[in-house]
This record gives sequence, C-alpha cells and structure tokens, in this order.
Amino acid sequence: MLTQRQIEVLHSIVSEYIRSGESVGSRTVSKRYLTGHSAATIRNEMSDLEEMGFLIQPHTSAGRVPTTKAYRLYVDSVLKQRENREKDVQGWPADLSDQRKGTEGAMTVASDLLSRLSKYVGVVAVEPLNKILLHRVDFIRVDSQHLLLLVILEGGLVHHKIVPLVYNLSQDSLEELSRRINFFAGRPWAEARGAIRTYVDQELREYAQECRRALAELDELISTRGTKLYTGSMSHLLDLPDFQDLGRFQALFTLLEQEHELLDLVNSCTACDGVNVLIGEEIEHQDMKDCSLMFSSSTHAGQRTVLGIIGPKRMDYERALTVLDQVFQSLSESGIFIEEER
Amino acid sequence: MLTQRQIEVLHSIVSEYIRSGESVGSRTVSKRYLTGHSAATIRNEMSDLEEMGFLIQPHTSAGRVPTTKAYRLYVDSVLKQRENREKDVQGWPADLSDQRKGTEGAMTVASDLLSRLSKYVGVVAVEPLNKILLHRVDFIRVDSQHLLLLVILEGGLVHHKIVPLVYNLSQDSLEELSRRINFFAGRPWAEARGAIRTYVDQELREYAQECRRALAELDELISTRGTKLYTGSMSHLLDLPDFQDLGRFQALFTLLEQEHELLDLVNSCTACDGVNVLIGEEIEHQDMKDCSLMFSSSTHAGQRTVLGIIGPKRMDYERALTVLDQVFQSLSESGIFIEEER
DNA sequence: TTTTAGCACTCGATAGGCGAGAGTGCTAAT
DNA sequence: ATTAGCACTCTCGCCTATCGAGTGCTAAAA
Repeated sequence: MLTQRQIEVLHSIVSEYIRSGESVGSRTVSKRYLTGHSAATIRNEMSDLEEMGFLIQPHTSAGRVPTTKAYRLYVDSVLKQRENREKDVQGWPADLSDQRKGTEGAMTVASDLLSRLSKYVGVVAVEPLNKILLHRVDFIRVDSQHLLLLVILEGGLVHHKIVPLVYNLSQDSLEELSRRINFFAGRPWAEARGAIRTYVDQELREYAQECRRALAELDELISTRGTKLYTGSMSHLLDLPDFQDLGRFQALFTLLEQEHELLDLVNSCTACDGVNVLIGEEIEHQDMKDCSLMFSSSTHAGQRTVLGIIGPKRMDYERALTVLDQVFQSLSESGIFIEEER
Repeated sequence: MLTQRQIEVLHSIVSEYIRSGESVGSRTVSKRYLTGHSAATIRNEMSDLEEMGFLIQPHTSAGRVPTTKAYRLYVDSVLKQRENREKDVQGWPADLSDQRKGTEGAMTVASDLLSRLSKYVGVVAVEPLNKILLHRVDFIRVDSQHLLLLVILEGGLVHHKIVPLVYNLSQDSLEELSRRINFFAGRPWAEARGAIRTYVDQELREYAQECRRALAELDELISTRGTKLYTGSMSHLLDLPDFQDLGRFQALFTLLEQEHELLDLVNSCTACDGVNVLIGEEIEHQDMKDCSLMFSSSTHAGQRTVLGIIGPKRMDYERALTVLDQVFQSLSESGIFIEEER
C-alpha cells in the first residue's frame, strides 16, 4: 500500500513529466511540488516507488520516468476528480449544429475538433448500421436499367446505392416490397431482414430472384458497411517532443492510416458507456505501447458512438478529458447523433 | 542552346540523383552513364551546366544536384517518350469495378491506389456537381417534420440531405415541384436552377416560401459542395530519404491535411486535359518548393476529374507516370466516373 | 526513527579535434 | 578538345574531454 506522501510524490512526478517530457529528478519535485521535504527525502521515496514498479530510470543517472502503473493511478485520480465537478465544463460552443453535410459531415467535424482542441488525434467511430432502427426504405426506379436503394434510419442517417436491374420488376412489386419492409419501421434491420426474405420467397415468387437480389444489395448496404471511422488531423503530433523520433511517429501514423487496424482497436474499446482510458501496454497493440487512448462511448437510439483521443502516453489527460466532454456535449446538443423525439 | 552531350550529362545526373538521392559527382557519371568520356570532361560540362543554371552544388566539394530547370528538361523528355509508347501500359488490373460503395468509394480506392503504387501521395479531385448533368430529383417526405432531398446525377452520383419542414407542403406540390425540376434532366443544374426559381415564385405562390427554402437547400447541396477531394495514404513518404527531416515532412503533411489549401493547389492544375507536371517552385506554394505534382485531368460528361501524385521533386517520374496512367485506365474501364451510355 | 546535508560516483549530452573520403578546379600533357 | 594528375576544400564519422544533472550512500541532525 502506498502512503499519502508516496502518492503525492508520484502525482508530482507524473504531472511534471507530462508537462516537460523530460525525466524528473528529486530536486525538481522537492523545489516545485513538495516544498516541505528535501530532495533527499524525495529521493528515498522515489527509490521505493521504483522498487514497487511505479517508476523507472532511463539510465543510471537520469531522473525517473513514470511507468504505465503510475499513469494508471494518475489517470484514475483525474477521472475521479472529474466526476465531482462533472458538469462544470462548458467552454467554446462548437457549432456542429451547422450541419450542412448531415451526419457524415458532423462526424468529420467532430473528429477534427477533437484533434485540433486536444492537439492529439481525434477519432470518431459509428457502429454498424444494422443495429440502428429502420425508419424507411424506398426503391426508386432511376431508369430502365437502374434501381436506387434508399435507406433512411432513425436519426436521419441516409444511405443509398444504385444497382443494376436485370429483370423487369414492376413498379407495383417494388412498392409492395418497400411497403412490406417499411412495416418494420422503428425496429432494427437485423429483425426485419429474416421476415422480409421469407415474404419474398413465398409470395413474390414471380420476381423472387430479382427481389432477392435487390434485398441482398440492401442487406449489404446496411450490414457490411461496418463501423464507420472518422480520423481527425494528425499533424499536431509532430509538434510533440515524443514524436520527434521518426520511427515512433511512423509506427503510429501508419497504424492510423490503416482503417481496419484502427477499427479493431476502437472495437475493443466499446466495453461500457462513459469515459475510459487505455495506457500504453494496456492497448493490445505493439505500435501503441507508447501511446494512450482516451475514449468516451455512448449509446443512443440503439447506435453506439465512440469518441476517442489518441496521444502519447504522456498526454495531458486533463485537457484531453475536457475536450472529450466538450465535443461530446456539442454533438449531443447539435442533435445530430441523437434524435430522441421523432 | 545545349549540346547533345550536355543533354546526356544532365539526363544522367537527374536519373542518378532520382535513384540515389545523393549529390552526383563527375566520376559517377563517367563510370556509370557516359563511359566514353572521362570524369574530367564531364566535370567541365558540369561546370558549364552549373553556370547555365541547371545544376547547383550544395557545398564546394560535394557533387551536383539538379535544379528545377534541369528537372523540367528531364520531365519533358519523359513525357515526350510516353507519347510514343503511349498505350503500351497495361499492368495490374486494379479492380475498381468492385464498386461496393459507388463513386465515393471508387475515388477513395483510386486515391489510395495512387499512393500505394507510386509510394508517394495520391489525390483525386472531383469537380463541383453543378456542372454535372442532372438526372433526376426527388423530394421524399420522411415524416411530418422532415423532407429528404434526393439528387441523382448523370453517372449515378447520388446526393441527399434531410431538411426540416416548417410549413406544410402538400405531397402534391412537392411532386409538382420535382416534376418541374426533372423536366431539366440531362442538362446542368446551373441551367435548371434559374428557370425553376422563376416557376416557384410565379406559380407556387401559396407555398413559395417553403418551396424556395427547399430549393435553396437543394441548391446548396449541389453547388457549394465544391470540389470533392480524396487523399490517399501518406505514410510512404516517411520511407523516403527526402522526408527524413521532420520539418520538411511536417510542412507537406500539414498542407495535405488542410483541404482548402490543397484544393487551391489542385484547382490551379485544371489547365488542360492530359498529364502535366509542376516541379518545385513552379507550384505556387512555399511549402511545396521541394515537391513535385504530377496530375492528369480529364473531362467526361461535363465533369472534370483530376488524378494527382504528390511526391518529392526527386520523384521517380517514370514510375509515377505509369501509375497515373494505370489508375486512370482502371477508373475509366470500371465505368465509374464515366458512364457514357445511359 | 525519520529527515536532511554532504559527497563521491555514474552516465548521457555536448563540443572540439582529427583523419578519411569524395569531389572539385586548375594545369599541363596528350 | 580531351584527359591525367594534383592540390585544395568541405563534410562526415569517430574519438576524447568536459560538463552537469542526478543518484546512492553515509553520517549528522531532529
């Protein structure tokens, strides 16, 4: 168990390290943080803390650097403090409501906002559509050869796709088909799918093949689209001392450019609602061992949305937290990703 | 005027510099390229070429490095050679036709393909929609409060937007409105706009305000969307010796992340159809003075599309050219951005 | 017993010095 | 006109000395 003073020392070291990025010596702590104690005292505590695995020395005569274990303690205390002030946060009114481009645009703006405000990298992930509630489906005849599938989901998400028509489906059968599908409005697509397929097979025998094709396309449009990912700007990272080393930067950069890798990462984050932080090795990815991932996931109208900030392990967790709360709030208030009444 | 031998020397130096990335000495040229002449001869030629502004020495006793002027000459000759073999190119069959995600997806894939194959950065720019031909417009009542605007353009591009409805437009007036608009199918939106606005003002007086609003939304949807830009992956750049220096990389990186900056750049490229190359200072942008921009712009069905590759001045122009041709061809063959018959 | 002052020691970072190597320009010979 | 030879220049890598921050330990003070 840690004594009160040990906790204070640890907290000082983490703070100072986050601030400066350089290993922290006993003198610094004694002078700037715990002025009541001499450097020697701090030194002894630091030695103990190192033995307990909270600190390491990069080399014999440098200061100490916090380990993941230390960050963990620090972050937990930051998160705890947040719960107390909680709703104090309300700074800049990010105008996401200026939704010229709908959901897609808002998410792009949000991820970029996360990046710009935090100075790290913002990501926004929106879950697969198949869990979202269906609002309405339309089949629109574009011309004799093409059909436009139009899917409107709860919350105003719209998706579409043009598909070729091989057989000639009558406008009537199309309307009948969409009427059937729309019967499932307000329920998740996953539910509607089975029922509709049965209907097509049994009653629309005549055009069954073509209908089934249209349905398959629709299914693919909704289901396989997978989690949609938005990544904010990354150039701020280059200003950080942590990424002056090209190799380290490249590792993260390459990772962030490969959507599917990043997706796996984000998917592993959807543990529970609220704000969570993964630090260094806690993230199951080699190239992220020097990074931290703070994310806030929330579920509304059956759709899970994850806002995240990726930065160095040495990130300013307090600021990141504020930014995350802020953007989350903006997003909620703008009524874009949550449309309760409808 | 340059003698034949001077041209050969210059060509050798540029080739070698592109290959190695290090300043080229007279010995190297003499040994590996113009074996018929001694280093001293080359040296004299190089001295002359430097006086003429084709070469510079980084410092007194290093080899020489080509200037923009030299690259210009080199690139022009590469482009000239291409015209001769022209249609020889046909390598990997990039399967863009697997267009699960429509135009948008294809462009994303194309830009990424450009990046991956060239090892530089690929960009694809698609012109504003307002010049594209209108195929059909629909207004769809989503619920009592929302209207879905649906615009289908020639070539299968679909755009949509949900807008709130303040007044109550009858289904009839909406249908009438869309019928009127669809009268302009096959002509550019810019043309249709004026006529329709007149119609609304004069004949739909009753709901004029609401209609005008819907129209304005539609107008915005089509017109102000501006050039749509797709940027491929950039991580390859970090493998190049040219970008080992963080500062240089950051400059380019930041630029590429700022869409509007990049847009200005690309817009200045739409000079004429075909392949063009801008080298270093030829690009009107401070941060691009060490980069080159190769782009191929083409117009089909009234819409201009620009494929571009951004790399170091020292880029492998021949490979870049091949890649560009290749992707361009794939895009054409996949019938995505060109749909002639319809 | 805990804290503190003092001191010797360690080790990385920085700066200066040195030699090697690559490339040039010039001159003289071919 | 071309080429061989040579002195000169400049960068780069390597080595060494020095500096300074920080530690661990010991002994004295609280």
